[in-house]
Amino acid sequence: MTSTEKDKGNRRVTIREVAEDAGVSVAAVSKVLRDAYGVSDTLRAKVRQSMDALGYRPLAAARGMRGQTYTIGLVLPDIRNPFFSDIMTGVNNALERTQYRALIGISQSSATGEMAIVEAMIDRQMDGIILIGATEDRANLDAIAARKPLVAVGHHEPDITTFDTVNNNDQQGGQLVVRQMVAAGYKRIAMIGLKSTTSTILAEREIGYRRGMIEAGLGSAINIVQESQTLRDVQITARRMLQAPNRPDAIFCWTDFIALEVISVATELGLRIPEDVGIAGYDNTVYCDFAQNGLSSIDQSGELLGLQATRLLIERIQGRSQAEHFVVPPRLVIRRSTSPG
Amino acid sequence: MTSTEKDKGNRRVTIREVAEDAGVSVAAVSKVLRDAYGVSDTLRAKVRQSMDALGYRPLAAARGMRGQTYTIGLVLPDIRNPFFSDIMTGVNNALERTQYRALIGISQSSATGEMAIVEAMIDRQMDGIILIGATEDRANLDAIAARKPLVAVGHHEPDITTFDTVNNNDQQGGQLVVRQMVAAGYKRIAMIGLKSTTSTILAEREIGYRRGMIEAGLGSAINIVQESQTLRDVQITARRMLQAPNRPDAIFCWTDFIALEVISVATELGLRIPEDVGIAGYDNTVYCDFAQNGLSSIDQSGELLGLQATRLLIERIQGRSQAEHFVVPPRLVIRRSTSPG
DNA sequence: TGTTCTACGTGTATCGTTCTACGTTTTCTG
DNA sequence: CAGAAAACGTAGAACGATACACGTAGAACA
Repeated sequence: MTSTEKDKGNRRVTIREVAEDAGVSVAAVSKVLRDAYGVSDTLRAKVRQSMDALGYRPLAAARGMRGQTYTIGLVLPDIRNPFFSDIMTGVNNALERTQYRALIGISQSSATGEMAIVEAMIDRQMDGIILIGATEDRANLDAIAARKPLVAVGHHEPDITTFDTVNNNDQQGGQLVVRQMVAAGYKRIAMIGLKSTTSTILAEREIGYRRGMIEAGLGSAINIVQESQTLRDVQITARRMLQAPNRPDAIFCWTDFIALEVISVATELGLRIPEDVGIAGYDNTVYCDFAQNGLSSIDQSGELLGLQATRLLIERIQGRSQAEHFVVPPRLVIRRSTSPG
Repeated sequence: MTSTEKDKGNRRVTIREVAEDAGVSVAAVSKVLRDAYGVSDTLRAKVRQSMDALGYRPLAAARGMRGQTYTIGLVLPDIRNPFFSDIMTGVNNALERTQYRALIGISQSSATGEMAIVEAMIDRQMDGIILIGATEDRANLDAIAARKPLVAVGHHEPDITTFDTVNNNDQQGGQLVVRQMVAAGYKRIAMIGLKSTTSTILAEREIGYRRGMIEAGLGSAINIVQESQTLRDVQITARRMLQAPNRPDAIFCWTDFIALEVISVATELGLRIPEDVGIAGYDNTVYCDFAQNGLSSIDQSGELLGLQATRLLIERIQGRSQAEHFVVPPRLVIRRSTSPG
């Protein structure tokens, strides 16, 4: 019994043992593992059989020393938003029949946190990185892309050449919301954004909002309020907006989470939701159905975004170096919160 | 220019270069890295300085070959439940000033998915694993624990000796809910659980519910309905329950998510929420405040659970082999959904 | 003064893969 | 059927860190 504390039970089967069992060289086994060039069907079969028999699993740490780890890193700002869950589903679906695994890191919505988790992923030799809702600026993103294949989801930078992007058309999304609100009879339509951020998707949604307003001849009513994302601040802002003398009769919130909060405040102030004030969000998360009577929102097909991002990333890992930029059209889901009368 | 496609720019600084720069041996640098025994303060300072100057970062894959990777794996059933976000916050806080990083894998709420992600984490030489809401049975958990330090959050198995557990007292939680409902005047109190699951936390909550009912002399009204977790099924079940001739006047849902769904169905059926039917959930997620007038729920201090789980895991990684079982008391947060009159 | 410790460093084998270089065999081509 | 090219397989050197065994200097003790 030579096993120490750290040995924790039975040793791993190594590639060497597989090779021995199959009666071939170690390199041959490695080739089978990587579907590399230069293995006959019979050899492959022999090796596969030995691997199964011995219960062999390649050790990613060792693979990482020379080649790939077959691991991709997904960086999320936080985990609270169920929209990310949809993306994750898409990612996992795309990875289904491959050797790759996705592991998630949380950046806590801060640029330093984001950089820290990305560095950690690079230290761990991940093969590529999918960054969701990046708060980094262009220079940092370029620096990352110079070291690892990178795909950014929810970050508009259509002329970038060093990494891929996957987005819904946020501008169009913002516009769709305003159009529907206008059609429903709302006039003093405001928007709640995010304070001090470099988020390009928010910027796009704001442009969409402005366009929608101008197009409807409501240019003079444009009213964008920027607030931090903490519950408390949103509450205060919402209250101030809704108690103002000439309060908005509709509010477009840049994210469902904010919208739910605003609904909550409005109700508390005795305002009826579609009649006194219309509210719309973005992301069409599951909670839209749970808001009293339903929250109108923009669906950006998170699952598709995740799927596509993963495909692009794997292409990049396998050698593509030209940038691709994928955009899906947004879809407005109208519920009671913007349907008075 | 020898850099190939895969080289992706500048090469990494290695421990060898640091050693050279500091004028010490490679082994000495390694010791500094690991806070190992046998380095003087002066040597340590010299090495640290070189590391900073060169921007050295240890490569986890290489470390993993012989020692630790300083990575812990967090397995979540899904990402949709914001309760997990609280746990995550606790984990990250606990890791703040350490070399360790947490990476998350999603099991998609299935036992096979769970096993797959755990295996993947072991392949990647993670130092330990935190399993949240484990669906594995005891034998599988033991098998994992035999290979890696393991902490299970949300899994009751108080007499297990091979791994640690961290929980809130789910039994007490269930009981608290029933007591408050009884005090509020409800009598036909039902519970919605989960179909075909091995979840021990659900089992505990059910026991708590039963105890609460019996204690209030409502033993004959005990009514536990089990349903799968998909939106559709919950809707159907809720509708059937609420349209039954002798429908419950209160429903304890084993999770907030289900509760929100039930509220939605009840409202649709024209039932007023605290008056006609009282509803309570579990986890006290942020969305409790967003439900119309608020959803009563049990707070199990997710952040504390995450923090404690992480501490226990690191202790285990560093050598502890005796099991510890940590339990926090649950706290009932009463909102409108169970406060008629 | 010798012996035994302890603190501090060093050299180097080693972890499990991948990858390069190089033979050998088989298949293709005119 | 010769010669070239493709296919297959092998040996062995990396990859970057850790951990073990060991050497040395000085302190402590009798």
